[in-house]
Amino acid sequence: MPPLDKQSAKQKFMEFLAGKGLRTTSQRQAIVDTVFGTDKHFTAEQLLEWSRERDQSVSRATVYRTLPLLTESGLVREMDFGKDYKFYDPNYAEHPNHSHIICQDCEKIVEFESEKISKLENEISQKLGFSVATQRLQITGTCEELKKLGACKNRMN
Amino acid sequence: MPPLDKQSAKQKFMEFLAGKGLRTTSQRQAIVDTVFGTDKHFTAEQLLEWSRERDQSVSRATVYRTLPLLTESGLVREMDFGKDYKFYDPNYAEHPNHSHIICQDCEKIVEFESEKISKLENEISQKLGFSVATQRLQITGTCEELKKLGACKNRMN
DNA sequence: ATCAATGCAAATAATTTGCAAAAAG
DNA sequence: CTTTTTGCAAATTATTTGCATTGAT
Repeated sequence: MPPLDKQSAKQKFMEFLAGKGLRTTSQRQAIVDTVFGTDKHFTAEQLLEWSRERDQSVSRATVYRTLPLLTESGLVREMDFGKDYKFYDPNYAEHPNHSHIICQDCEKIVEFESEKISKLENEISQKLGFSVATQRLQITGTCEELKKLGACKNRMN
Repeated sequence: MPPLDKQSAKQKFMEFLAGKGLRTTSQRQAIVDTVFGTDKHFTAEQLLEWSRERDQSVSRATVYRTLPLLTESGLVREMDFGKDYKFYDPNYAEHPNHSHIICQDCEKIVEFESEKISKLENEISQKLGFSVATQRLQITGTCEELKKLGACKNRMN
């Protein structure tokens, strides 16, 4: 799948639904508009809250039922950061191979892409008898800034 | 922390407990012996089962209470593969920077280490203003063997 | 003795599901 | 009309926790 802008991502998802004989409902529209209207990672609960700002009638159940469709379509990615709830990342359509650095101090998540790392992943996997389907790289790090200044400008609380 | 064999890992953990004023109980011994007596990844439930083979009196609660101590000590690592339960990896003391390839066909997990990838991770993180604390790289892949033979020799069911 | 650790059973909390009513095609 | 989708509330399930008792030091 070639990189896709947000607008096309939404359209792709609608086609994905149609292809499976699934229907376009106002609730799904609100959810999908929310997902592809942000660059931020979100939880199911946040998605519910934001979607309700667009359409009061969106329920938690519908959010939880739509999320698997979004990940199945390959346009959104589920991420586990070891918390007791999952995060979702709407940027995979635009940047299919990005990785994450999570700041231990402020919990900010920075995305990056590295051609070189992808290449190495492919080489190593091949050597081990696999071809890469997906990759997830999560780095947790400490802010250099925090060490110097005693505080991280991104800290949220 | 320099790479550590399993025997030393157990000892290190005991020292970790002592250092925190925590006690050596028969249940903890059974759990720790189990953890450092295997190379396999395991779930909390499996750890309970295996530990009970050594000491009937081990309870689920004690397993769940010991697991955070093990991860906090840095000798065991918690892993999220997107299932609804967590896996634990007892090989971090011996191989502190290893990554995982998960076979989509048989769910087998292969470990590998790459100096080159570690180096790149450090470079990129530095450029972004972080120093690496931990890294987790998970690749999911398809077995070349499966594609050729129609079956993966590692498939379990 | 003292204080940490245990097992048990109840609590928690994210996610899932059954069902009757509502909406899409 | 027919079939999917919805909201609601109840169910599920891994993990956590309160408490009285037991065990380590």
